[in-house]
Amino acid sequence: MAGREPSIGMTTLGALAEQNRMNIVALLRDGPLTVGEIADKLGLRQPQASKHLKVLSDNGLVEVTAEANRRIYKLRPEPFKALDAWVKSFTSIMEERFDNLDDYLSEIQDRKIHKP
Amino acid sequence: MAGREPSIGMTTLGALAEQNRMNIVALLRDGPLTVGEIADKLGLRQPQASKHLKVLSDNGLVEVTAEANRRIYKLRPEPFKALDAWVKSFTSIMEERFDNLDDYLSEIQDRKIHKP
DNA sequence: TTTAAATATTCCTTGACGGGAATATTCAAT
DNA sequence: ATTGAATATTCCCGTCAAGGAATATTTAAA
Repeated sequence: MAGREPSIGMTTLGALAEQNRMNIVALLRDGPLTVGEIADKLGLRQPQASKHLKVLSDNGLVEVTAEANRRIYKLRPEPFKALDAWVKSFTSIMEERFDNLDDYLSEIQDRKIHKP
Repeated sequence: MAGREPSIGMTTLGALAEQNRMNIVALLRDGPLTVGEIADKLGLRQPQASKHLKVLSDNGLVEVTAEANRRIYKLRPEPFKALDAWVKSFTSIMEERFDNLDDYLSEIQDRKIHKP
């Protein structure tokens, strides 16, 4: 009866586990931006911005559209949806556990029994 | 009216951005476990298991209770709740954006205008 | 009190990653 | 055709994190 456990590609979390990239996606929440705009608003040098954007892009977190000279980056919903589902598989279970505290406590106590 | 944007400590994502630690928390979804049990089920050597658990513990993702010889690790709800809130600050906005597609498209088009 | 189990810690080595600087590439403007 | 803006890419370097092996520590068992 246990539903399938959502497995999240580690790439998503790995890409987000860096301050600058975290800031970038936070920025992009408010809408698409060019590389220059991102670098500006975050005080990054252009090459670093491009590099981080490449990581985000390689991991499917953002998407590019070429507009002449500029490259416009925007967020892709999918990874965040997946991440949302993954996290829920934790929060939901943990709430459930708090509900019937008895089972939880007895489970802890079981550990005290000497093994056969 | 815009709610405060949830900021997720990078420590949480950083701790989860590793396959073994990801596996550990996935295991702990089903209930508390000892170090040995975790190492067993994941095919890890005990020292590595302890190390990863230390990282998870330092970042507040798990919690220990000493039981004689054994150390029983279990998940802490808070970081996951926070992560959930953070992710929602993305998914919600992105859905909203899909709703009024017009604003979104014009926003893209604005980029074509030469700068003053 | 000696022995063994469970866990944590230390030391070492190696590979990955991020920043800096320089350079390549593409396109617009003149 | 030349110049300049916007972006990507490369190379080098320092740091940091993860794995392996060995060892220390605590506690139960004999």
